[in-house]
Amino acid sequence: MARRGRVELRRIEDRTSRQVRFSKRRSGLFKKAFELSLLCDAEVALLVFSPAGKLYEYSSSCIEGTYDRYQQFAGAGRNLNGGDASSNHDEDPSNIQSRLRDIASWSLQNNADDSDANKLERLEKLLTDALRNTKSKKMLAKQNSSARATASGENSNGPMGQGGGSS
Amino acid sequence: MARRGRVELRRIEDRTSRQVRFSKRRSGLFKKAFELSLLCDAEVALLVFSPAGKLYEYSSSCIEGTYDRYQQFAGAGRNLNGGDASSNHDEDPSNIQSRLRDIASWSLQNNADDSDANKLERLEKLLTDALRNTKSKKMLAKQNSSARATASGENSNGPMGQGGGSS
DNA sequence: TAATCTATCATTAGCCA
DNA sequence: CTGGCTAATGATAGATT
Repeated sequence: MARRGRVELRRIEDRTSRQVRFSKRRSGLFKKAFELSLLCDAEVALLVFSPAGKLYEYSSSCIEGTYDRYQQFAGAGRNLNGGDASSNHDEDPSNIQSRLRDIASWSLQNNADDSDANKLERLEKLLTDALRNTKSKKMLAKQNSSARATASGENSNGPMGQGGGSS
Repeated sequence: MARRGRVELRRIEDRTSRQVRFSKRRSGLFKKAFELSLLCDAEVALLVFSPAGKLYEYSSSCIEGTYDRYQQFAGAGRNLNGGDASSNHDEDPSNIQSRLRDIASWSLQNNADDSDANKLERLEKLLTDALRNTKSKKMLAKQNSSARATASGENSNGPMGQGGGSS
């Protein structure tokens, strides 16, 4: 029924097994990559070619953009400025960002196109909530823009430890 | 002790916790990437930027080489656009999963709570589209369940958005 | 800050529908 | 091939040092 022992770290010889394992582990890897980017606010780009030559990709932002950033790093030395674009938000439960995270979380755990009515009902509620918040926010934004057009003042980045690595 | 419950899928607010989790999960992710390439004979390239801007990379062969291969693949069927991670690759426009990816992509590139009316308008449209598709799908699901109450086509563990290949 | 420990949760190997 | 299932390994959150 289950595994008999630990997994041997060597290439799987059987073609069918290898294909099945690839499919399963690939899913797991992409999920982990997504979670890392979401939980830790990291920028992640992942490219995988199956032995058959099929492409699978994931990026928390944009493959090309992340690769460009990589090239700058790899070529040059270090940035003194670790550009953290986002830092502290408040955890406002009526926050749109929270609603969007709920949606992302739902889609991470469900395949919308293969779900039953109950699950879709849940998704519908998430979307409705997010839509309500968005409309509300949009109206506020319109009001504010006519009142005044300033903002920002975000200071978010402190010194960080160094020492890094790659594999 | 240990974990009290399941892991919440949202950004970790506490700075220190986020940093620690990043470090641990990054290790896990790189290990998984390595195992996938070794066990399944796949070509894997992984780039991660920490929120502080530090670069971590892994590649089973060579980042540049894999990226070149990716460009040939991706470039073959599309022109470059202002890139979201999951935009094209022949997708069914009426597919909910696609709509959710659009939303996820939007939220990765915009801070909803700090957006202007125009951007929020765009988000509103994405949410409206997703909601319409969801309602539609939900109705279909209800019809199907009454038509055939057989095979537990239940799927609570679907994959998340990941770029598909092109076979 | 980083390395360990441990109770729990998460992933998945091997089978089968 | 996609999914479900189950036992057993694997990953890790939180506490500790």
